[in-house]
Amino acid sequence: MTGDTRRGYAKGRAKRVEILDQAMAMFGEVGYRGASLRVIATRCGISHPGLLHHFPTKQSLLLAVLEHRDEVDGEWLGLGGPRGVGRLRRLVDLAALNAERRGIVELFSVLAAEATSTGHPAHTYFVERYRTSVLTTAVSYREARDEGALRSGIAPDEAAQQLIALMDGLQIQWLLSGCVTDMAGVLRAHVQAQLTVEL
Amino acid sequence: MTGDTRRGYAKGRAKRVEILDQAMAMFGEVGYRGASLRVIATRCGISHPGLLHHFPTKQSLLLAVLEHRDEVDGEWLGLGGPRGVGRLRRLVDLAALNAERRGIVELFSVLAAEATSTGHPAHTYFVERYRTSVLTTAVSYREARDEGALRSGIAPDEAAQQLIALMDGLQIQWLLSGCVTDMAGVLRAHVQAQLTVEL
DNA sequence: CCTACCGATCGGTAGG
DNA sequence: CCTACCGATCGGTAGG
Repeated sequence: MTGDTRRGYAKGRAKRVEILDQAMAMFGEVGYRGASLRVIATRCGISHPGLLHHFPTKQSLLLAVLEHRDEVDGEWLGLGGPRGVGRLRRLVDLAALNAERRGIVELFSVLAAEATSTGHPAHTYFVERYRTSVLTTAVSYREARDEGALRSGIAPDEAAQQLIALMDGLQIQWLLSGCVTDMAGVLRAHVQAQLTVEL
Repeated sequence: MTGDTRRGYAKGRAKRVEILDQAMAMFGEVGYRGASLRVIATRCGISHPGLLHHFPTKQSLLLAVLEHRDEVDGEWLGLGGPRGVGRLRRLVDLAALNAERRGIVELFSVLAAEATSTGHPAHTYFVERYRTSVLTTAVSYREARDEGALRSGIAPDEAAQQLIALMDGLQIQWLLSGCVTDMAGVLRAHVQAQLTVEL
């Protein structure tokens, strides 16, 4: 069997990813505080000290989950490096994509609220995340204005803050509605009303 | 001492309110799951079985806190029974008022996210809360349209959903920003842009 | 309202 | 990766 030589490492990497997936689901379902290492481990078919072999503390597991999501989604969001109106469209597309991924929406909605508490292990992460989200979105609005695509009277900084807030609020409503709300539709209508061109 | 005859009952009622206040603060800081009856009780100067004398289960305490908030704020929101544009203005005023009450903002932001989980004791409460919030706000937008105060092209139902989502999203950003974000200002600008009259 | 206790569960460690 | 264990803490109850 040729696979045997690298089997140990491959298995370890695969188990690591499996843990990250199950941890993401649990953190999304019951938050960081509500999640149990034993339950996550059982879902991966190992004991909880087995899990702690891959991630030495619960906090390190949480941060690894968030990093893992940023790698995957950050790459998708920046693909092709769209700017201005193109990037605003990409944000709407992300909302449409997320409507197929309840677990990810849960993860960020629940953890963002939980992490407003100063002592929360992901507090700094979310403070920084929102700061950069609003800032880069403001840049996109300014680029849209320079393209002549932004309706007059729309302030880029305020519009950026509104758009990010709208995305978050819609996710809560979407989760509470049993995934019925049309997140991307409402978002697209909002952005479209700010533009002079077709989104 | 004339007060002595009703002292026992008055003391009981006062302690009940004290528990509700401390519980609200704790649920807001660390969520329902993260809150501990022992800590809440200690902050009220009693033991945790003493707390359970007033509220027989943790769940009943949570629901009592939410009911207590609805009584107070629902009364304020409906004061004078404003309709149409007047009620939209009242919603903006509520956001301005909440900017002085971090505990209340925390409570609803954290619990709404936590309660997206189906099994959460406040799940039904929040599902219903959002449904009625969006519906009554849609009524206000329709009334504004009938007053001739709504800009053409604004759909009442969609606008209602957007406004509620915006309020929630702004609260998260406000909490994460250390209460620096101008919630009411952004909200007022959003609504103003939808109207043909001064808000 | 109290003390004292119940069984369950938590994150993490020891030792292999 | 495992079993076995640590001290701490949980919601709730017994009995007064």
